[in-house]
Amino acid sequence: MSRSSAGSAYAEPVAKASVSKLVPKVPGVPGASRRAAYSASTKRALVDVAEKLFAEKGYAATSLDAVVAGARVTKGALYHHYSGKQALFEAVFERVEQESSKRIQKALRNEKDPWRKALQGLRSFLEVVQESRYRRIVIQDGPAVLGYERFREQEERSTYANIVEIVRATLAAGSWELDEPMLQTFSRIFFGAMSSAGESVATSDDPEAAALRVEGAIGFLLAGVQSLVEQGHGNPNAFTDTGEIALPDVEA
Amino acid sequence: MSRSSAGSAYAEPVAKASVSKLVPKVPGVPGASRRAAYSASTKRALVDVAEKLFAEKGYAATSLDAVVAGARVTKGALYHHYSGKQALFEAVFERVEQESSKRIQKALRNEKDPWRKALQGLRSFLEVVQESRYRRIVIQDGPAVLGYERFREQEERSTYANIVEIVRATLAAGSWELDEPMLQTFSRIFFGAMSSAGESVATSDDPEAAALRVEGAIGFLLAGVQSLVEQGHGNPNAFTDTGEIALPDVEA
DNA sequence: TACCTGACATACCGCTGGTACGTACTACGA
DNA sequence: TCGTAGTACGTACCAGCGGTATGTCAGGTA
Repeated sequence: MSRSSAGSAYAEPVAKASVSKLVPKVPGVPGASRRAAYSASTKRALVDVAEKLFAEKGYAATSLDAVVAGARVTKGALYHHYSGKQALFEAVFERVEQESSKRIQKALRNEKDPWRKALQGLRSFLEVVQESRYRRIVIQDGPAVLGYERFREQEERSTYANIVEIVRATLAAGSWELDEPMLQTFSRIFFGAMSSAGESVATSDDPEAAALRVEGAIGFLLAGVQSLVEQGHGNPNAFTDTGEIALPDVEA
Repeated sequence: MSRSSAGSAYAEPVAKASVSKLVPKVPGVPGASRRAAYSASTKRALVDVAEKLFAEKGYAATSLDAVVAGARVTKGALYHHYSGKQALFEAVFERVEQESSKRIQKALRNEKDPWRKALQGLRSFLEVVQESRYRRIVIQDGPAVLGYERFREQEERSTYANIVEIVRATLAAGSWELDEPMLQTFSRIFFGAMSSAGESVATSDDPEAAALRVEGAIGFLLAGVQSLVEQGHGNPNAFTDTGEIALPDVEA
């Protein structure tokens, strides 16, 4: 079907809506030219289908033939818009990341108190990470496909950025003296903790109970930090300056 | 070369040592039969070469042809011992994990005090994760190739098991009442934190300074926990029972 | 010695990502 | 309105990959 010169060389924007002359309602720049609209529509279709297949079967098990078939185009179209399979994955990755990041930011917007903000951020992240789409594309396949370098670069500009902001606000509330590298270190640690915790929540038999446990555990850690701040041990750098961690009087 | 019936059908154990009748000194079961020794030697050669290539070029970019060529065998031999590329990777993964786990255990053996044990475990892990071999095979490609389920299963029996043991000992020293799920949650969180931190250490411009910062940050968290324990807030479960985290009087 | 089984080697297949090239449609200038 | 250039694809094809079927010979066994 659709062989030879039977149909148009271009993929119809949404469905094969006859020969309609109207400019397709493609999200990207409504008033743009027809070609730009067609092009954007094709790209969107490719990313849509690719995201679905990548999320369901993973990167390696998803063939480009399946993607272009699902998008009702051919490989020529794909390679016109993207340099290859990896670039297509990166586009999908970026979109998933941005959507998740926006969800978290939205949940954060209402909270003012930094501690409550941190807690709300944690909850939002735990929700996001429970989507199999996010886990598969971002957490599981992301590092392997993009390589850790590019993976990091992408994360810096989305989800991780939220964590940094929260950590910064939280620690600023404690009126600490934290240099930038130490802030980054704390953010990395919390990000890793939350990613791992989120995974355990998502794969748990009882995700809700698991989420509560995670909240309790991280909340406990935060409370411990808070406690230290109140006691005046408000400078984590002091623990590194000596090259040896001086845990406050233990096993007395 | 080595075409037709020029050489033996079996791969020589170490080098092509003529037609020597002596049983090769292969580590696996010295007194076993010749065939078992040859077989073990072949498997070892395959895993050795595969580990090297997987570590250098990654899983996807490593072809089985390159592996069998490096091991001086053919694909027939590979598929006789392993069911496929993934199974070979799993064998490599398992060996790398076990070696790293033993290194950590060895470093832990001397320490008695649980807090110092935790710190020593952290340092050992930070050392391990600085090897590109471990990062590439276990952290980067592991989840994507094995899938998160099998990845978890493998980790449970090696590195992660060390973390659980340390957390258990540490929390027991604080004389808390922790149920098993909460212990697992804490372990997961620390494992995630340390993995992420280890990655940031490994990719840092100044790994030593980064390692010190990580030690300081995690040490700070541990000190916070310790502080809470001393104050009597020794039950993290209390933070979850209400379904709401009750952070100790903040923003007074 | 005869036979059997394990441990490979060889040849081959289907699929996949990627490329080269042809072609239809659109925007634009005269 | 009519070329015309360039974009946005479609078509045909290829090399390399993981995987399989089958042949073959050394080693163990009786």
